[in-house]
Formats: sequence, C-alpha cells, structure tokens
Amino acid sequence: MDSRELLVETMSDLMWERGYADTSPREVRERSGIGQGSMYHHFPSKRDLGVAALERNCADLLPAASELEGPGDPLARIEAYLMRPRDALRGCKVGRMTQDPQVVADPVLLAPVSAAFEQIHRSWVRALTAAVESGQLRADLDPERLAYTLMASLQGGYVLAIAAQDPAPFEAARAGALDLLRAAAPAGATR
Amino acid sequence: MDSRELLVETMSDLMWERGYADTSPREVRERSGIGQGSMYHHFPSKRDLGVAALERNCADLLPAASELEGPGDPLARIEAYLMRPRDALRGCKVGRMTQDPQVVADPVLLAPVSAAFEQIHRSWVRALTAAVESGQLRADLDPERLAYTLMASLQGGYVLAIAAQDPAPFEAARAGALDLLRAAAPAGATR
DNA sequence: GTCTATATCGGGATAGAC
DNA sequence: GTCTATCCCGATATAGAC
Repeated sequence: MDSRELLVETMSDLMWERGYADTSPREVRERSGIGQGSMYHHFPSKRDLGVAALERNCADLLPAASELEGPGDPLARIEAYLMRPRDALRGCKVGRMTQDPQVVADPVLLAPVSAAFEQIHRSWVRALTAAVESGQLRADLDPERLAYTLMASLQGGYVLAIAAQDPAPFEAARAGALDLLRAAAPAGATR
Repeated sequence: MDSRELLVETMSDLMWERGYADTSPREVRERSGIGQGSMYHHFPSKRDLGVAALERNCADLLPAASELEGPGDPLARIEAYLMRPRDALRGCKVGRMTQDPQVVADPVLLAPVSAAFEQIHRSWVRALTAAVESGQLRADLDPERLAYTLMASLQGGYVLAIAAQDPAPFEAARAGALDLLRAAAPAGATR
C-alpha cells in the first residue's frame, strides 16, 4: 500500500475511534509510520486528509445498505439489514461525525455525511415501499417516515449502548423496532 | 448569581454546543466574564468543571421524563413525551456526550450520562408496561425493548437531523415511531 | 476570591535538505 | 516523495500579588 493510501486508512480509523476534532496529525503519523514531510506532501492540511478519510468512511456504509434493495422478499431484506452484525460500542463511523463540532461547522466535511445518510434513506424507502405494496406492511404506514424511524433506531441504539458501555441497549432497540414492524403487518395477514 | 454557578452554567451551555473535548477553559472565561484566578479557585481543573456541568445537564433531562409517569392514560403520556417540542438541530445535551472520546474514556464523566439514560429508560418502561396492562398496546410487546427503541428513535433522530442540517428527519423519525405504536394496538381495539 | 503574569505542552504547519 | 528541524499559537495550568 502506498503512503497516501495508508494515511487515508489510518485517518479513517482514527476518525471512527475519536472523531475529527480530537484526532491530531501527530497520531496519524505515529500510527501509520509515515513521516511528517511525506504527510504534508500528500495532504497540505489536516482538513484535506480529513475530507479524504471521511469520504472513505461514508463510502464504506453503502454496500451493506444496497442489500435493502437486493433479492428476496422486502420484509426479509429489511430484517436482514436491521439485524446485521454490528459492533454497538464502536458506534457508526458516519453518525459519529454529526457530534463533532468541527465537522458540522464545515460544509465540506459535512457534505459526505449528509449524502451518505440520504442515500441510505432512499434504500430504506424503496424496501419499505415494496413491503407495503406486497402486503407485508399496512398500507397506511408512510415509508418515508418509517425509513427515518428505523435508521434512527440504529443510530440512537449506538448512543444508548455507548452510554451504558454495554451492547444490550443497541440490541434491544433494534429488536424492539423489528417487533413493532411485525406488529404492523396488515390485520389478518398470515405472514 | 455567584461566580461558581455562572461558571457551571456557562460550561454546561458550551458542552451542549461543542462537547467536552473541544471546549476550552478560555472560552468559559470569556463567555462568563469570570477571571482566570477565580475560575481555578472554584475548579482546579477543566475536568472538575466538566463534571459539575455534566451533572447539571443530565439533571435537566429528568423532569420532562417524569411526565411519562404522570396522570392521564399511558399511551397519551407516551405520545406527549415523544412529541414534546425539541430543537432537533441542537441535539441532546446528554446523548452528545457519548460521542466525545474524552468523556467516554473517563468513567467519572461517563457515569452521570449512563445514570441519566438508565433513569429515563425506567420511566419509559413503566409507562409502556402500563399501556400494555391497560390494553392500549399488544400484550406480546416487550416494554423493556420498546423503551430502548423509542429512546433510540429520539437520539437517532437528532443524528439524522444534524447530518441533514434540517429538523425534518427528526420529526419524521418520531412521527414514524408513533405510527408504529398505534399500529401495535391490540387487534380489534376501539382506540 | 479575584487579578495579572508566566510556564509548559501539544496541535498544526512550514522550511529546506536529501 | 521523504526526511529532520523549527515555528507559532492556543489549551491548560501555575504563581503570587491584591
């Protein structure tokens, strides 16, 4: 792996662990083993490196979300994505950025975060719409809203798990969301 | 208001706005108008001031949550608390702390955060249990889980709203949660 | 209790040789 | 492209007078 690539990967990891504001160029150097001059050759500022690292972290989320639109019946895809293995105590590498004041204050840093959530939201909406159309969910439910609710169950689950330093609240939050979805099957549906 | 009180209040505000790690004693001094010596007389370190400010912010959340256990029918209390006016773009002054690496790494700073969420969770559980017992929610729903799901809808809603720089995702997330709760009324219930 | 002055350190970046 | 040396500033705290 070349230096540039290694720098981005290291910065991405650190931003997931500590956010942007609290990550220093020094840490990136030390963890990656890349020298000072080399680093500032590739990235003239911390912000430039941060943008590259953030774009990578945002891109990392998309393949899994595209499963929401894959084969299989809609509710099964929804359940699979909702319950896919996740490390609750590490949190979401994208969601975390919304609590970093330096990221939120900088439109260039915030842009990939907004874009990633928008794209995931669209995947959710399409899957939920399909579930309604196929009769797996009640027709009076709004897929747009529900998409945000389910995304929020995950993002908020991380918050609760980290506060408790225990994955249980995360697992309970998403399991409860699934319970509600199932309870929202149309009356009389066999499944 | 005395100096000590003013320092805590100022630090609380700054921690809500910017978190702990990214808030400097200098900002607290400048915003509060309290001098250097005075500040270090009352609080020997940033951390001491942070603990006091965080405890205040955590305490601020509890009165509203206690409404979950007030008068009125359970589902109405749940709805009132879920939909109470909240400034989505400011986020939660307690939930934000879970994304601050310096808070999470320090058990003394994290403790009031965990405790606050635990207490709010217990209020949610009691309200949801009452709703199940009074027949407003299906008996096969687990109040413990559901409590985390609803708390997460709020906490995650903030994340989505801040990412979008728009309160709409927050409003949609909680409205969708309420839709699901209503869809989870026992079959045949008149209300 | 409050003030001003001073100290130390790390974050972030630049300079210029190789 | 990479290295080492250096610079500047703000974060955090200490010192000691009033």
